[in-house]
Amino acid sequence: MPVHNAEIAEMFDQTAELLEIKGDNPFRTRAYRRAARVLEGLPKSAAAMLSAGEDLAELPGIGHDLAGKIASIVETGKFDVLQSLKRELPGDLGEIVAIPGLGPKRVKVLIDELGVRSIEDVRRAVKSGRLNELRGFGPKLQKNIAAALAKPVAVKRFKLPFAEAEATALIEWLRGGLDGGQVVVAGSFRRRRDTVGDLDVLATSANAAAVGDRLAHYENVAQVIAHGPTRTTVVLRSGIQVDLRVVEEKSYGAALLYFTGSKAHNIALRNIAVDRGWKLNEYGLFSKTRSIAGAPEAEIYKKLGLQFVPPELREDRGEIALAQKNALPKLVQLSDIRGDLHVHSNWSDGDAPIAEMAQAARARGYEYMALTDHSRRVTVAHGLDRARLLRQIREVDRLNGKLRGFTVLKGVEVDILADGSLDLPDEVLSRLDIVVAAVHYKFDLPRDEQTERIIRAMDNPRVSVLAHPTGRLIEERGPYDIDVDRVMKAAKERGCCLELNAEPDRLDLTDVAAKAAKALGVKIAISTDAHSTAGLAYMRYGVDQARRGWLEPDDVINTRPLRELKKLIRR
DNA sequence: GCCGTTTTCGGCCCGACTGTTTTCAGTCG
Repeated sequence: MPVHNAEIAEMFDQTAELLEIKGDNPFRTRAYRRAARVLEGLPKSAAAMLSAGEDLAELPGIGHDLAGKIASIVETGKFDVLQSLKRELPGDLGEIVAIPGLGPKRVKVLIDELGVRSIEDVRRAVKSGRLNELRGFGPKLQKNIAAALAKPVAVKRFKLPFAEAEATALIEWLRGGLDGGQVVVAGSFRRRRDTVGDLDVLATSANAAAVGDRLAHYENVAQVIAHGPTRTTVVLRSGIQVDLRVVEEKSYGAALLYFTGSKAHNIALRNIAVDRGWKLNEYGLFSKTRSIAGAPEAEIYKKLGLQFVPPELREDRGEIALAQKNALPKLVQLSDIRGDLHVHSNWSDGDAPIAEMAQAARARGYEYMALTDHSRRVTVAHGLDRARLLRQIREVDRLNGKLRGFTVLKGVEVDILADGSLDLPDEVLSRLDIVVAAVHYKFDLPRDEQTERIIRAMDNPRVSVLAHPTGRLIEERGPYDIDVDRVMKAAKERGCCLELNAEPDRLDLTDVAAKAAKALGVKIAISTDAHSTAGLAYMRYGVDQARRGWLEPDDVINTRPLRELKKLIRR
């Protein structure tokens, strides 16, 4: 059973946490955390890199020591450093440090003075009043801890449409209290991550306190966490946290840069500034106390000798080195998209007739749309059998006869059966313009079986695109257990494309996987999987994710005019 | 633990807010 990068990253994060509690060298703990982030952003599994003879120490943030530790984890599945730390500091310490206000230092005090090992121990300590004996645990902190214990906040991330709705209403409210000035959402929202943990809002005003006050008085605020002169943190009724930062106009670019992150990207930029004898913070780029740049974000990159880095790339995954060489990818944009290659109609589980979907796609400025209703096995979606699909083909032919300057591609989302065969006979599939294949049942097959099932489906040369390749549903269902490396290599060998499903509950492939696909030369279809005319609008989420995966127009098949597209989807 | 035209040791991003304490540590982003 190969060890996933995410598992190694988790081991390193836990190690960092325990080292922090021990009071170890903070730069050592940071090294573990940085390595964890690097592993998460790696396009290939460390295990595969090692077996290919690659030297992990060449990765940024990973030296010979950690490279050796990763190799040992890959080999044994265990991390001896973490195991001995756990013996030294037993219990569920991770849960305890997750309580707001309890960091490593205070947890150490709880362990040493009261022998606390679990959240239950903390609860008992609060009730018994034993915290009063401890230095640094005043009445307010105790009250906050008690409140957090009473209402444990589930660690949750929010999907983009929800975050957008919350952000739009909030920004409107904040703008209502400003005469001019900027109000923008930065953070992972601006970087267009598939989910956001909170909303980082940046405003410019000469009267920072007034903006903070206005946030605190927003009707949807459930709780004010912190409220200082330039920074205010609240939790909205919906559970999402909002961090507001207010700066003067002259610092807007620097503050936007700082508040957009990612943290790793910021640290890398600040290090470049330090190398030049400067200082970069949220107020500007400074030489001693003299400001060199600050208002437009782009100017800061320029002064640091860097090409402007689009927010989607700011993850410290190699973008800075490329920006230094003026060699960043020219990322795909929504306006590059010429059609949608995964669309349902009311013939299966969609809401609208084919003609309406086509009309809506055309209204988006597209040249084509692939109609890909479900196949018969997907009974809950009224999947099409041979006879109905043949009827649908005739209907699409009739419709295309009436349309001018727009083409409905005849297609299907054919179900991949448990043994990797397809749910419709080749004789029918061969009459279509495009075949999109997908798994909808049997998510729990063992890894090898699941991987081979999918590869076998791609063995069929009629299959043009593998839809939602990992099957994940964000915050609901993890990916099915497949060897993504193998699936991608198989797709490359067979000339099959992979889908980046733009539906914001899916966003499947992930950013990291899309980047890996590009590295292998696998072409991507960004498709909405729309089940209604409104669903076609999800395309922008798919493009955002593709940009995070470093994709350029050439990597994406549905940026091509119809004639060129057709060459790519028939094998 | 990483890293290097300030190199193999001695640095390591930078600042806001809270609570407790009396000048600042801890936490958080």
